[in-house]
Amino acid sequence: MKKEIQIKKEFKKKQFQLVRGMKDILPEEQKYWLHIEDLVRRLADKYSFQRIGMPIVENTELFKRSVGTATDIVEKEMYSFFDKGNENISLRPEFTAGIARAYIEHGMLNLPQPVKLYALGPCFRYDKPQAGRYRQFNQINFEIIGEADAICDAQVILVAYQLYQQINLQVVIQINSIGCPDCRPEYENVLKDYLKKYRSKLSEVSGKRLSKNPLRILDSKEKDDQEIVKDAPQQVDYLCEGCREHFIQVLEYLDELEIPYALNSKVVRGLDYYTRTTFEIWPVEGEDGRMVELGGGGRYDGLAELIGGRPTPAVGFASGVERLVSLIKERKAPVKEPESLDIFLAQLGIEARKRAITLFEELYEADIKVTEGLARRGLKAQLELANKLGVKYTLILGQKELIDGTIMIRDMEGGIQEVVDAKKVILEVKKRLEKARVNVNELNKVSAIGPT
RNA sequence: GUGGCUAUAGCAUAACGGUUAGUGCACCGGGUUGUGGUCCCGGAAACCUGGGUUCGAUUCCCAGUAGCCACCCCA
Repeated sequence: MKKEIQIKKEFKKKQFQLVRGMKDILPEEQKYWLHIEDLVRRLADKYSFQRIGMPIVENTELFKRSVGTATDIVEKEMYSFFDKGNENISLRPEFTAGIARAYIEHGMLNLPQPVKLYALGPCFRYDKPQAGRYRQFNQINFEIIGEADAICDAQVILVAYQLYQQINLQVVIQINSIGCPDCRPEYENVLKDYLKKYRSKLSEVSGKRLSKNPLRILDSKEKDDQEIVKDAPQQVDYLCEGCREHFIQVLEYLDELEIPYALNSKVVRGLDYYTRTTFEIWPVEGEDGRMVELGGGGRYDGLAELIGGRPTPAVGFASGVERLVSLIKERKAPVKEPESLDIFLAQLGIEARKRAITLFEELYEADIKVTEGLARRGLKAQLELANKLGVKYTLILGQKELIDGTIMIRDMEGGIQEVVDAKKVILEVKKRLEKARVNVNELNKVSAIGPT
């Protein structure tokens, strides 16, 4: 006995499992994804964003220059490699750089401005996985390129807000302005001076950031750092005239739209290309409390130039699809269910099966929501399946029916069966479905009027 | 990248230093020839991988791997 097991083990082929940080999206989960994709498409239509698809790989240098070499994303999270032509390429860690590249490369500055684009698809970051954080994850991106006006910032935020609203997620926009290259250095100096006083108390990471990227200290989650940061000077008090005016306008538009927001001086974003408006989207606390932000974005007026284009103002936001899906599930927000089936086509015997494969086509062409049990033998097995699928009627086509030129219609609810002329089967089916539909409507009417 | 917790069939789980490794859901088959939902019977299916301790390890120890949680970061 033991020996047998031993042998079995030896011959057992290696089983493969998901590569770390990767995730299968199984059929039962697809409805959430479709739901979100639907919403995105509808919002894009409403606000005239056009879809753009970019390759998953780009030149590594593109991300280095746009996202920034001092960021975690570029420093340690990029899937970079040399291809066979010795080209240094990377799986995209985010969308914005690629969209900006496409905008420049295809001369979209010749289109009426601003150009409004959206994208949806996988991105890759070599991070340590945990719930809501994968190495391959999907992002939704909306970008408005070629216009500096604050109304664009507001519209991007509006789109984000509506996306969450429509999946019944209460969110608050955490918003800030991090100024522009004209006014940020002054603030950085003020901030540095302030932080230097507490240098010994700052965490190790923050200490390092003090000279390189002091803004990032603001969103540190270390307790001690937070304590220090609480009373730090705020960027908004040091904005230049242009940036201040711009920020005020953004907020005014948000007020006009009645979008709830919270001024949050700690929202500085982790990517180098941001200027002026930055924002993050947080779910309004549930019992869970975990799982940080759902999405974020901001203005990136300097990006196009950084990657070799003409100066081009732009603003956009990105949202994580996995995080949306898991929140929808957790909060049991309603999603569109897959279309239900009306008819199951069952067959018995070789001849009947032959007829059934063409009959299926005919039913489908007649706009009947039909499914089949062609791969199953026994009628019992087929009815079992029909029952699980929850169809209203099962059509039974056996040897007998074939000879008689008839077909049997079984009402799955009551179990009543009727034999009808095979030539009229489509008509008969439609008649019954129509009747059932009317009955359902009647019922709805009654319950709508009736006391509740 | 750092720290903590976990690891039994497709899923959810039980037990155990020596067992035919149990149960529920799901799956497949049967309860006479061609009838589902309930019921009954049967079947297939698991101790994450590699070392060590031991007469013996799924069980104890170590390492690896993966997942989860916190930090970091971010979507």
